Amino acid sequence: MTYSIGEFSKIVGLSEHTLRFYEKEGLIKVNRDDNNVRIYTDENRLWIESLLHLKNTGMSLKDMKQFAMWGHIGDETMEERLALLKNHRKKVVEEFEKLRQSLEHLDNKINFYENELGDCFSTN
Amino acid sequence: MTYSIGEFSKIVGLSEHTLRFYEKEGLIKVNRDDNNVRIYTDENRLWIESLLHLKNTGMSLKDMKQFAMWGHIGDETMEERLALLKNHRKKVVEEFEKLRQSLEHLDNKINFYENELGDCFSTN
DNA sequence: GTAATACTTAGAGTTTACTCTAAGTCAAAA
DNA sequence: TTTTGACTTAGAGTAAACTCTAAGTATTAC
Repeated sequence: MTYSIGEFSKIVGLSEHTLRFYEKEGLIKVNRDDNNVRIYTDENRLWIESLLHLKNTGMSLKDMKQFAMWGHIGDETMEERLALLKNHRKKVVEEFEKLRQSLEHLDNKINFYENELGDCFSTN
Repeated sequence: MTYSIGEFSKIVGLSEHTLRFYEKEGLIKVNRDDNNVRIYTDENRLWIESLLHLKNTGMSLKDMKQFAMWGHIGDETMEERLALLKNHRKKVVEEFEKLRQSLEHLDNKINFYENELGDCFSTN
């Protein structure tokens, strides 16, 4: 399957602007047809979804760019990419733990408020 | 215990600029001495730490401001504050789950790279 | 044959949350 | 007495990651 930028935009949930921006920034490589029109493939979809996972974990565009560059070069950059991922993982684990703690704090706060307000309201 | 802005800045890990900015935005109320100098208390510290937890969970300044305003008004705004917290909690739980999934994805990626690179390198 | 969709470059605008500068005043500590 | 640390207003600057506009061209679908 291949997709136009309009179709692809809906599939991956990124605007056409953003897709062109990501391409310009070197985050994706996209094939073109005879008329220079972008042809997105399922491979592109997997790649973008992978990037979005990295983005979800708070990776900066700068790092994603570096990762993509290395990916485009080929197998000889695997160690670099692995090092980048491992290094990033450390930060994500910390962030995850911090979020867990803050969520706990939030739950405590909510419990406190519910107790203060008494049992005159049903809680959900 | 009370603290000057300089001391307090170090304790809570926010710059003096940011502390003044937060005060101007209505996120904190700070007492002053006879010379108009800010006097931070342990109560201020607890409040800031609480705000930082909310910030950690991705709450916007706008929402923190609203929360703080209601807090300054008093007990009659408890329901509003509880509603805000509960509503925010929903988003945080979603975000947390997304982060968990993306971390899992990252781990899979790392495993993949480690397998590809073979067992010639010790992994940690 | 016209509307929809795509393409280009180049640069401007947006949002959030700070972060800093300037320019001047004031009070306490060494 | 001079350095240090505090204060004020008002506004400018920064960074990231988009997001959009303009202005013009080209191709495809109905």
